[in-house]
Amino acid sequence: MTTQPQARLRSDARRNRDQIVAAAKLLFVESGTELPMEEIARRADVGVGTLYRRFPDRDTLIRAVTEDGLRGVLDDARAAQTEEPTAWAALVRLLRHSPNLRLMIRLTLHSKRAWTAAREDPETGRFRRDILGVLDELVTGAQAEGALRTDVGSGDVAALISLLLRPATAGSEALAEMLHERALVLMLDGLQARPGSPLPGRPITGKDLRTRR
Amino acid sequence: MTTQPQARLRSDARRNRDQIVAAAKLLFVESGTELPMEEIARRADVGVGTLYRRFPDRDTLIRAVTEDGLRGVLDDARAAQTEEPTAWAALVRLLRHSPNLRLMIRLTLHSKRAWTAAREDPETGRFRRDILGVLDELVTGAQAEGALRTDVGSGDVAALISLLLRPATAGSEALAEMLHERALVLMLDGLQARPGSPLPGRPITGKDLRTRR
Amino acid sequence: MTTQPQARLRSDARRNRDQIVAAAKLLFVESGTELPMEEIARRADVGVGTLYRRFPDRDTLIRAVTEDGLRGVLDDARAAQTEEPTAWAALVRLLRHSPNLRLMIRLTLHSKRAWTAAREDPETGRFRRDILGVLDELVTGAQAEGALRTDVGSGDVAALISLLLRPATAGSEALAEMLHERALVLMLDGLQARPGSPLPGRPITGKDLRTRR
Amino acid sequence: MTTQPQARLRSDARRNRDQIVAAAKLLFVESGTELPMEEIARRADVGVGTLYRRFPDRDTLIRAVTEDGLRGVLDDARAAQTEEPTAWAALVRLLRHSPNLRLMIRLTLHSKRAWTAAREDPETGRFRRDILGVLDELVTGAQAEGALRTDVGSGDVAALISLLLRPATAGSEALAEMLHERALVLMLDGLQARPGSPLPGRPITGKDLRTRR
DNA sequence: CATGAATGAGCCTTCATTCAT
DNA sequence: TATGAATGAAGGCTCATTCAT
Repeated sequence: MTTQPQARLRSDARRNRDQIVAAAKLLFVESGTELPMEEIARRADVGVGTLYRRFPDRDTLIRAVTEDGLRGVLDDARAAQTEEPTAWAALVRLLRHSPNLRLMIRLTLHSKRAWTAAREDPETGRFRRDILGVLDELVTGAQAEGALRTDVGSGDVAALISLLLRPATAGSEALAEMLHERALVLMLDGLQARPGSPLPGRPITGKDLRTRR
Repeated sequence: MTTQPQARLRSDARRNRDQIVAAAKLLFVESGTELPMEEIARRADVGVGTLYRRFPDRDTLIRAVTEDGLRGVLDDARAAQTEEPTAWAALVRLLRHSPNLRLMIRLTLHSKRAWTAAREDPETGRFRRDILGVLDELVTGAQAEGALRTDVGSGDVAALISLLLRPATAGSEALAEMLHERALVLMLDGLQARPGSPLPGRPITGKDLRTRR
Repeated sequence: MTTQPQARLRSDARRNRDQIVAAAKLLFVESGTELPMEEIARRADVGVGTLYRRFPDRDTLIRAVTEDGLRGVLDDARAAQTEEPTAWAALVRLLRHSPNLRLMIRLTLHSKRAWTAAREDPETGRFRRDILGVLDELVTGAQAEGALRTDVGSGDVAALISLLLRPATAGSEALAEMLHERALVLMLDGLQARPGSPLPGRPITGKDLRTRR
Repeated sequence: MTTQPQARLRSDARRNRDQIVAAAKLLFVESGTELPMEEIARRADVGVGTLYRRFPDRDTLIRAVTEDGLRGVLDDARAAQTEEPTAWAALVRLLRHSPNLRLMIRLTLHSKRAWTAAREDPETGRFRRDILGVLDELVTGAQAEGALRTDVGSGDVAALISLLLRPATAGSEALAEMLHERALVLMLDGLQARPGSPLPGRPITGKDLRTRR
């Protein structure tokens, strides 16, 4: 499978580490990345000391959470690619039914710090690269299928995803969910291969996004 | 007329107040609403004490900034409505060329606190209501013109706006801007009156969004 | 009469000054001497600026209040001396029925600062001297009348006064008042010329108390 | 048994806690309860953070100090009761030779805040109740011995104690001490069973004082 | 002169991080 | 190794005092 950044931990240490990452992911999405370290430790049911032994500072923890989340996204993307009959269907499934993706969007985009931390971590970079790779294949495939307009690149799609998967803010939970669903469909309609408006600029590729700075 | 919460200030006090709001708006958008009050004061070129005299706590300041921004959005919306030949053109102009709108989206949606503070302020509520009112007219008008698909409501449009006007995060500033422009056009294509996919749920109206809780 | 520390003020300035001293006296007794200057100004219905023009700092104001209060005590003491048939009766009246005296005890003894400020002000010293002078006469007189035990000096009496006139702290206002009354009577019984216990030390005179440090 | 609010602390934590309470008691008596927390921390030789970890706010600290002091008073009272031959002698010893009692009077009565904080703490209430209980026995005992006038209750005595044990303010330390001693004797003379003046009101019992509000 | 705005020092409190147990 | 205590730097807020209007 994937990498084992902290291979060979004693099993209890391993369990602690996992609990911490899980608790942090939850709390980061819930309340942003700036909450007290002690709260994370409490939720993970360990002492702060343990947390710090495993993750020397907040950014390290953020990176670990990000990596963990991206690993999930990559898994989801590959599963969609493998299991769906068409590339377009895989794209739609990814957009509409990957909780990992949605989680990561919310996390990364809700915290300037998460974004920066992720950008500077090579390991995270690898995941992003792999994910964009899959996305590229899906986009190209869907265009070959005649389902997706040909004047967009996987970068465009990635950008749209990152915009549309944020939590809509509305009065009720149900309303927010409905708005979200409708926005996705409207966007997919905009993406479909039909006579549409000319897009400004040029197709943005995954490669464009892979370039730093 | 409208209320003047801070009518009758000595001219220097007035100037300081305005500087503070301007500085805060800038910094809030740049770095979120949680930055040190002292930084805001410094940027506004006043002492912290002055800032606190005028805005007893952070929420009060956030509300003031929000109000100020929303006033600008309302002005932009009305100008578009008045000056553009069609409702659809006014909508497009609003989406693509209202710096006030873009600013407010970024501010409000980047800060849970800003959202909450705004929701609890009646004055802010009035602005939101007025803005949604104008949007309603534009949406209805564009549908009458045959430009906008008829299965969407102004609430859908508002939600899309709030999603799309966030800062796209990309490598370079120029790339981000291009992504943003392209996303807007794609979305407008999705919104146009053409055979499209059936939308889930029902059209979301401005009224839906006006309801609290 | 007494001194006019700030002779010849324009009548409105005079009025302001008096309002300030009155407000400060009230608030000092109510909440101690450390309350915000602005609150005093507000209660006196003037701006802080005016307050500071008249009393350049808090200590100056404290001294002014103290002086004003002591003037009242001296008046009360002289009135008692003049109007009561015996020195003992005058003493008792002073202890039990001089609101000025009670106020001053509460003020001075509730605030280390008031005490220090008073001790360093010559004008205040004059009043203290005068008051102790009257007290001396009352004590000597009461001893001559055979009413007061002869092994106490006016300094002892002054000390007792300063202890007994503080606010008793009890559950209810009424109970506190009753406790206070009873304590005074018990003390007067202790002071009466009757076979009593030998007192340690020597009679403390007013002169003892007049000596600084 | 009694509760141990801070039982089971690591030995170093325990030591720190005790140092803090000791330092605070000292400083509270010396300078009132409003001094900078940092000063207390410095005197206790710990960082402010430590102080706040143990006592989340000033009132909590005040309550801890009060409790600690009252425990001392109770010990003193019981020792006097046990070791003195008569109840009257025990009373006199308590009044004249309990440093704990004197400390507490000075603390509690010098700070409105200490008073309030104490009143709202049930643990403190227990001590007050116990102390008043012992006092009740001493008063009743002394009256049975024919030493104490029978028209006073333990509440009267408590009130007198609280008045008389405050620091007398006089020029020199020695003079203040002498005044204090003399005032106590005068008061004890007033309390002795001899023909005295009729007291206003009715005997105040410990129960009167135990009633809140 | 009176006013109330502006300033900044100072205290309060929280929390990231280190370290003794 | 895990724990939770200690530390101190950093940001929040208040208020005494000064100063422009």
